[in-house]
Amino acid sequence: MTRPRGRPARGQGVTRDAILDAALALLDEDGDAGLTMRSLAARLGVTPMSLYHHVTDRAGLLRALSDRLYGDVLQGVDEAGGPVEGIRMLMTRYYDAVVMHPQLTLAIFAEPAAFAGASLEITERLGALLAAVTPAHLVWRDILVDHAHGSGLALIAARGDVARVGALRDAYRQALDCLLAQFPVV
Amino acid sequence: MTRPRGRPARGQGVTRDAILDAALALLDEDGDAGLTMRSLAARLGVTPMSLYHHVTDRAGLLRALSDRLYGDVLQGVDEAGGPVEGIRMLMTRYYDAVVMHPQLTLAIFAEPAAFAGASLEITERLGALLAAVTPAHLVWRDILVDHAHGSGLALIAARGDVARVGALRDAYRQALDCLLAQFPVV
DNA sequence: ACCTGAACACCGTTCAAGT
DNA sequence: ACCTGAACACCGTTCAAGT
Repeated sequence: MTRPRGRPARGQGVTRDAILDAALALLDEDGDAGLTMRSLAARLGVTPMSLYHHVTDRAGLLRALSDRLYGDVLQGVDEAGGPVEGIRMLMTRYYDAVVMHPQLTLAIFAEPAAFAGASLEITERLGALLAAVTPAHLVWRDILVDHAHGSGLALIAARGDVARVGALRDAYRQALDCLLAQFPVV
Repeated sequence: MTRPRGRPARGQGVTRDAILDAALALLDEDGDAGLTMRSLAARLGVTPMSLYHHVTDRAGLLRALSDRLYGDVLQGVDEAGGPVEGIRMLMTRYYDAVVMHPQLTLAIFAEPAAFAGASLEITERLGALLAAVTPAHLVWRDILVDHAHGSGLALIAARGDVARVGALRDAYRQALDCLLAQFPVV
């Protein structure tokens, strides 16, 4: 378990990806309090200080996790079915990302810098889609984004309970239908 | 600054209310990280350990703060103007509570026990009001509550910037109008 | 009842020393 | 470049001792 003092053999060191994976697992298991630089290092069989060679900070760690989770939400969102269907796809994919790791989402809220980066792109795309169906596209953009965030955080209270998570997810989709019913199908 | 070792003279000790006030101030200034039992004690000119005579825990402290903030949201909500106006009043008061201390709201999300207590009453009342205007009252209850939470958290990114907070507040009211326009004015 | 002081088991992060 | 070990300035909380 104890490693030699110097530079590890090629391929024996910790990867940045391995760090991110382990960090996300800790966050999912025990929330923000469960993810400490020390617990993370322990899980990787490494000294806490070695993490700082791959990550700037705890804040930088959260930012990297956020980028990885939200980075490809926009992938696969197309407008083939019209703008309303595009919006539905986008919001569903966004919510699904939150569902996968609500604890990460919560942690990111406390780290505004991490949050802003990943969500900017998503927000802009959503605004563009909404502009095609309503003049009040900015208001509706905020409604949809805020609703997704609020719904995502509701998942934290349902920690681990698979049935409740499923019910909340259904409720989200239903709410989304309800909201999108405002707009004419173009 | 240094106090005597024994029981303080009557009226010289720290009050539970003084503790809660100082804790809220710290939370507003520097967020969750700014509120430590030690910084709180320092601000009150007291040893950290003396706090435990008035509060069970750090968690208990947050719960008490939550009860105080959300405890009287329902006060002054009447149905004189019909159910839709009642809903508008309730949601506005709820959002205003979040606006006053978004950092507390965020901290509470991480402490599900604290959250549940205060919000249960509010959620129930909202559901009852909605039942008068739509059969889908449970769906709409979740939409409105989640939207309020998401909007409240958006305030954290606008930290301190009074103009932005004002703009977000206006956006919330506009969104609420937009959402409530669904329902017939009874 | 209500405070202090010392202590325990934690944190994140820096810095110098190793290979 | 990438790891270790020791150290610094923090945490929350417990426990015994004071009045």
